[in-house]
Amino acid sequence: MTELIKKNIIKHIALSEEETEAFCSLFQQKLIGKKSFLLRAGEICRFEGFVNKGLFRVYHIDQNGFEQILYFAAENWWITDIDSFTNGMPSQLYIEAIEDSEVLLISKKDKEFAYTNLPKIEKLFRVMTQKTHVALQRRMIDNLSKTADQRYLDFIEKYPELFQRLSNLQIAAYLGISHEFLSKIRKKIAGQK
Amino acid sequence: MTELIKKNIIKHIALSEEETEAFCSLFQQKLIGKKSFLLRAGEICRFEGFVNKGLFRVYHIDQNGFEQILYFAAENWWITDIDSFTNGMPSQLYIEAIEDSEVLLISKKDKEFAYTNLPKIEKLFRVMTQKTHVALQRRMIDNLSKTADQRYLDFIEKYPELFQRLSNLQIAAYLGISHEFLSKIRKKIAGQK
DNA sequence: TTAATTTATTGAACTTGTTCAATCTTTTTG
DNA sequence: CAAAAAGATTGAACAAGTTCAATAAATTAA
Repeated sequence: MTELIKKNIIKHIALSEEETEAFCSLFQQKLIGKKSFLLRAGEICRFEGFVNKGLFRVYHIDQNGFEQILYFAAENWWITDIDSFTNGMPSQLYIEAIEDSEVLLISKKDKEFAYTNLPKIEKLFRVMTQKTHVALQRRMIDNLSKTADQRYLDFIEKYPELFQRLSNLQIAAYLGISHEFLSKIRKKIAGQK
Repeated sequence: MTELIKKNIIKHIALSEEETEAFCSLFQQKLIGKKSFLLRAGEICRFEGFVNKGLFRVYHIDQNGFEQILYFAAENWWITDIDSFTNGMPSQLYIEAIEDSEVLLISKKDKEFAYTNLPKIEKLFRVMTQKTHVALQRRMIDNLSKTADQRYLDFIEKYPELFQRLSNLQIAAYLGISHEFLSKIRKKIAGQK
């Protein structure tokens, strides 16, 4: 059950077998069906999660009822609303399973416990937060500088396996365009080949 | 010289006077004139910096020669290219002083030293990275969901003091629009009052 | 204090992306 | 399997934002 998360951790930092085991024992498994929610806007996010199986989307719904997808999380990715989780504020985000999924969850209390008793865990989350920050920074630059066509092509190239598992509605919400326009982009690209 | 950074640190984590002093002694002051660069694309970012005085812009130049401003950093803000700094890769970013400025710089080696010898510093940077990540996540959502008019108004409301110190060229590059279009937005807004 | 440079404004033509409504295809569910 | 629901495509009219070129205003430098 915890092989994947163990591999994920030791990819980031050096940790002994005992430390890894101690940390992983703090997680609880949760099964979550397609279209079910791990978190809804308005709730306080009380967990940090690791996706063992399945696929999630993390999104926001704006005043006009439009979805913006912040990111997708498939196997081997972490999910949380870091804002709500760390500040104890109501979340602005929805975390929804796109496929039948399995996550490992750690509570805030147990995470604090880990920070105190397994000091290297502090480094683990610093390093992971840095990495996700770098990724978001790159996406921000791309969104500011690239056209929707290019962002779509980049997406396919960067996440080919994700691309297979997602509807165009979801990809459009991630790219920040209407699904009708995505449809037109797809047609244009198909014609070019 | 280090009053501001000390205040900044203790705002994030609890640290004794000695620890604070020990950490701050690792920084070196650097004066940097308006229009000078702290970092250029292609260089490896070997520092993390704290702005004591002045104002910087951190930006990327895309294939078409357009600037995208990732963020501004005035007094009390931290600056680095976290991607280049942590991974030792050539930077894609420019960090340029918009005003005559003063920064406190710490080298990678000294930061590693701090992580090892002052364990709480690990927490400091985890917490700070989390905060900047949350801010970027909010900006990402805003960029995906809001119109340029609204983003401009939000910017003025959120950073009124920064707004005073920046040219419209720079604000446009931050908002991700042409400065001509910003000019038209400004006209429209002025007419509404 | 000019001259030079940078910044800001404006208009016209254009491109990118949206909206809405209709139709078709695919997937899900009873 | 049939019916319903969700997803995908298309076209036409529209809105948002860009580009280019010209001009004006403000800063900077000699």
